[in-house]
Amino acid sequence: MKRKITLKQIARELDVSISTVSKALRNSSEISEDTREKVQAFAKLYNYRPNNIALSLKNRKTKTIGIIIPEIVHHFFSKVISGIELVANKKGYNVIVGLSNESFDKEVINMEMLANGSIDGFILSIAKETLLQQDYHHFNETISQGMPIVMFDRIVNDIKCDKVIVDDVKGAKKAVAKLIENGCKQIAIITTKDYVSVGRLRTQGYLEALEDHKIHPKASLILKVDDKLVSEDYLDVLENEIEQLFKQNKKLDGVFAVNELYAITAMKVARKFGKHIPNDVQVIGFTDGVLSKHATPSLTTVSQHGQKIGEKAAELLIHKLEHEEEEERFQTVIIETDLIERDSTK
Amino acid sequence: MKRKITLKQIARELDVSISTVSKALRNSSEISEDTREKVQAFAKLYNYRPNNIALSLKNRKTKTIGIIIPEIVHHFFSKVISGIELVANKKGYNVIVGLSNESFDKEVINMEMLANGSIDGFILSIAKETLLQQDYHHFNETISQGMPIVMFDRIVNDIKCDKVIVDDVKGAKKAVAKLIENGCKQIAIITTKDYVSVGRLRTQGYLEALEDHKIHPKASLILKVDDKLVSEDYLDVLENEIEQLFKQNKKLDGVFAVNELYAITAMKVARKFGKHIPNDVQVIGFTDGVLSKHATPSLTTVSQHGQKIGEKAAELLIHKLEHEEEEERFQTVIIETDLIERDSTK
DNA sequence: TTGTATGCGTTATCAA
DNA sequence: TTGATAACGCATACAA
Repeated sequence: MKRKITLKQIARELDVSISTVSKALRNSSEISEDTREKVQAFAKLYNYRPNNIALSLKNRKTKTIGIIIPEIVHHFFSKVISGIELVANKKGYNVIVGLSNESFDKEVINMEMLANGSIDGFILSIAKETLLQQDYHHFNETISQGMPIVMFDRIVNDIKCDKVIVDDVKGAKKAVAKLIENGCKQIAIITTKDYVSVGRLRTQGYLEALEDHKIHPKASLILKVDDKLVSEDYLDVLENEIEQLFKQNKKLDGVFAVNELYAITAMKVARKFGKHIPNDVQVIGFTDGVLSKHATPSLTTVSQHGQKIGEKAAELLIHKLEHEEEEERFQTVIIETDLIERDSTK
Repeated sequence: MKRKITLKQIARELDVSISTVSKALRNSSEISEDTREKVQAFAKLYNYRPNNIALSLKNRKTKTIGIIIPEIVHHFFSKVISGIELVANKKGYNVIVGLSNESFDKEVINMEMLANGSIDGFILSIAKETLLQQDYHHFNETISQGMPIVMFDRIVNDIKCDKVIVDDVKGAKKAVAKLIENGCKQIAIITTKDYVSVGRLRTQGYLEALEDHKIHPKASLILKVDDKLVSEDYLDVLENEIEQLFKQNKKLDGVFAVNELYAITAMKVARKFGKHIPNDVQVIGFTDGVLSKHATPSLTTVSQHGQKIGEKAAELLIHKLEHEEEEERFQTVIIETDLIERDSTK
């Protein structure tokens, strides 16, 4: 078991100085062709590669990006990572992943671990607990220490960083408009509590669409699910709440759900009540996950383009990292959504 | 924008030496209580944290684990990562992710990037292309340079490393036995080409189960899908092949699929042929993804416990990293599967 | 053309 | 009780 070879060892073997080896390997014209070839041959033979850690220390750059997300077992987030990884790798960056599990403490700890030199910048989506507590000191501290952040999807406005979001309002509006055009009269929304920004915005889009079509919103049609805690019986609770929704609104004929799971569950409940989809009830979800594609009937959804969000976030971050000289200006990039029509709508 | 503070700066500010600061912060009894307090107070005020990179260089340990997987947008793999991250974090390790996208070249490049000092060891699942080419030099080189590897799921036997696998044969056997016990007479298997080890093993389990029950295997019931290339029309091709399967076997009444997608698609095709599930055709899949849980009817599957696989892999790797003195012995841990019965079987 | 010295941030050893 | 020095692996300004 031979350890990785270093400049020092090569220098000793060839009886030259370390700097000669270093220069020879970087093809410096300072070094004679003779020694250059000798050194390079030797290095190749022993498969020399410069040590990343040493380079990081020297350059004060790690060429790695830290990602903090609430969970990874989630189609949207893994898509985003995939997008980040794609452009990061293309530009010679690595990607290090930390999971907050929706917990404030884990988010803070993870960020602190990575911020101590391990990475050059963050791409992150905020944990629900953090949004609830509204404690954002860790973001501000990281930024004030000169480490840029790019937030995506679950963001907070008054933090000085680039942001990549989906046009939640517009996407929701398009979806609900579609339902209205398709003839739905009683359209429910299944959304999250308001502290989750995306839930709040999508609800706003829902309301705007109704208003545009002169439909008066009905409180009983708005279901705000509390998914703070993802517990064992979470699914049952969800199903139960949706059942109440259907019971309270006998003439319900359209459902807009702010995520895939809510949408799937709504379809399930509708079937339970003997409703046919899409003839009796039409359903539209948000997110382009696997569930939607392979559900029966397949689900019409507002596609978020997670991959593209990741790519854009990585581009923004890397640009910041490599153009520190530019004056500080932060942008919020909006990734357009698409309505993907499938079989849960007419 | 203040940079992160270093020992040197603290030393200068307090007019002491760097080593005094270092010792004071680590509560060394060499240092007088007076200076200790002074230094610690100052450090706290400026939120001093030792630089990870410098520590890594000094200790020749990065305390980070490299993960290389074929893709991340995949329930199984993200579960595994989640498991790895869980135990890694608990033991003070970080996790850095590289995606091979099933490509040999990307696998090699990614490993080389990380192996140059960025990480202490690998946890990986082999890309399909690598399995096809049977070129494993990069694994052997990494290992011979003293960097341990733990492989999971898609492994190769004759590499000197720990492995974590699922009892594919047994899991498949259990599933097929279940179908037989439930009265199926004509049981098909939808599997991958043999170069994918898990496909081969699950096929073996299928055959063994048949043999156990004195059923003669029929070639026309064995469909080996070639999923080397995940192209745009991949789904159509898959559906088409499965349709052929049903056409060639009119009395088909049981399907065992080696993954979730195959299983879902089989159900879809069965419905297309007017078959009721589970009355006419019973289906069992492999993998405990979201699709299975939320499909209609929900799918009976062999659960792989991806999270547990990740946890075990991380434990094995970290043990190797922290007990280098132990004699080299490699183990292959088998994680038991469970048959989760849902509505696609009687 | 080659080598020496310095620094990146830290810790450990040894000297004062 | 404190501080100077070396080392981790590399790159580079400067000296020879």
